[in-house]
Amino acid sequence: MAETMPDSAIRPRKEFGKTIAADITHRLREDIIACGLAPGEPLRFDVLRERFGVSFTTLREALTALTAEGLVDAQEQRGYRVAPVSRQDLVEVTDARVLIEVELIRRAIERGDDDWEIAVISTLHRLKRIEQRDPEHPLRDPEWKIAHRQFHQALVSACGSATLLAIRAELFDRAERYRHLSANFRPRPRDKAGEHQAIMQAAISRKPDLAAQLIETHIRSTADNVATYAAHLLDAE
Amino acid sequence: MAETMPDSAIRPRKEFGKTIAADITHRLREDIIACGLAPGEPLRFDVLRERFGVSFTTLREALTALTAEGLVDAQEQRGYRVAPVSRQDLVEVTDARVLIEVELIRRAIERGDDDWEIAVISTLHRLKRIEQRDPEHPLRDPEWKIAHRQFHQALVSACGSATLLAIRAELFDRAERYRHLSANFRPRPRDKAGEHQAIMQAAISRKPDLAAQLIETHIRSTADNVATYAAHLLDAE
DNA sequence: AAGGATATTATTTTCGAAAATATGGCTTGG
DNA sequence: CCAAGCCATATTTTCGAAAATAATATCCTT
Repeated sequence: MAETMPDSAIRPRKEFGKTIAADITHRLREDIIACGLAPGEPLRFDVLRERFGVSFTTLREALTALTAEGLVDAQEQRGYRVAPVSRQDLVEVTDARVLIEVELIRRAIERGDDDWEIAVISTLHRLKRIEQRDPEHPLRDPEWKIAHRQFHQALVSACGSATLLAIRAELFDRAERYRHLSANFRPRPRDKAGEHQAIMQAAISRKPDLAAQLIETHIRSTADNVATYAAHLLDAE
Repeated sequence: MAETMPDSAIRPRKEFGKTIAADITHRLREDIIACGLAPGEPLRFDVLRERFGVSFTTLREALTALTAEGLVDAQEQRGYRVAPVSRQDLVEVTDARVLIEVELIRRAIERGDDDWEIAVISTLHRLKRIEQRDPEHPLRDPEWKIAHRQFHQALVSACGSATLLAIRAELFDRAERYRHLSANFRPRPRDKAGEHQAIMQAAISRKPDLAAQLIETHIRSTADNVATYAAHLLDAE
């Protein structure tokens, strides 16, 4: 059993104007992505009720939402568990991300306006500043995670399709869980800063083919890294 | 024990081994896709409770799941409503479907084995038989709907990615709602039988480019049709 | 009358108890 | 000793009441 208390346990009960269920969904999602709740781990109501201080109903709603996102696995009449990880799933997620993200970066480059350029540049800037501060274990730093997510989000934000952006966001979360999984075993992060910089420049200078190729390499090499350093976890399941 | 019950029969409270919530989710989904619950219509708990004979909790779980599928729109603290329709949304769904389905048919053609070919042929066969029986209003016929869905599902089933198949299925449902929306105003269905036949043959004879092109045309022309004949509904919202 | 605060009603959201279902151990017959 | 059925326990699933919140009506004050 994991005795360590998750980050989410010390937050205020809920954010303003939001339902408790939405808040719990968010906190559970973060815990699963960060592997505070391990892949395959059973999610028992008693335990979660204790941990989050909410009722069955509210938990059930959160678990239902996360099941739809592919982060939780529902076994009818036998409860929920954190979605298991597997080599196959990693391949599928990577594959789907490449398909969609490559298309979206092309569309964003075609349609992006001044605000888009500013968003791309400024989110990258913030990301680099955070990396300078603590270059060793970026995934451990919640701020880095947020900044990293926001940079990639900004890149495709001008694609014009809320539908595809929602799908992309889901796949990004699923991939991020795998990155966390391997983070503890990876000797040193590779040069992501350079890759991000190159992607930004390709995007801003409106080179769709180059940007697409860089994004694909970025996604695939990250996944390869995960597959290498989390191999023991992927084969165990 | 687990006998399969025909839809026409009085439904048991729930299917064997499934939760009531899963059953209600399914029934609500069908109602929304078939526009028995109109786009934008508020989904009040009292009304739904009456209609389905279940409790708040169960309904809430179903609505949460459908929100994630894009068929229901959640307004925090102000309840749920059937997801509105719009020209923009129709374009996005069509667009996303083309992107994904074209890729999946290519993969299926590359990877499909004998069982896949048999599934494609037999599902098309059933579809054609049903069309012969009642060629006028196919969408009105629940059997046609199921057979149509199963044929398109079979076509891509061998793609090898459960992840992308799940996304595809969601988009298919969202598109089907738009087809229903226009069905009442469309003078006569166009020659879908011929299109399906051509797609099947391109797939079975392993012509990925041709199959991809036919699928894209199939999806886009259906959407154009919807946009034309449901124009008044799309602009009203 | 108009504007704004307040009370009333409608509706959603959350809760914990109760029912339903699965799990694991125990017994019994072969 | 093994398998199959049965009981006790653990856990999930469902329910309707109660709390929280939004929407609407009412009543002051100017």
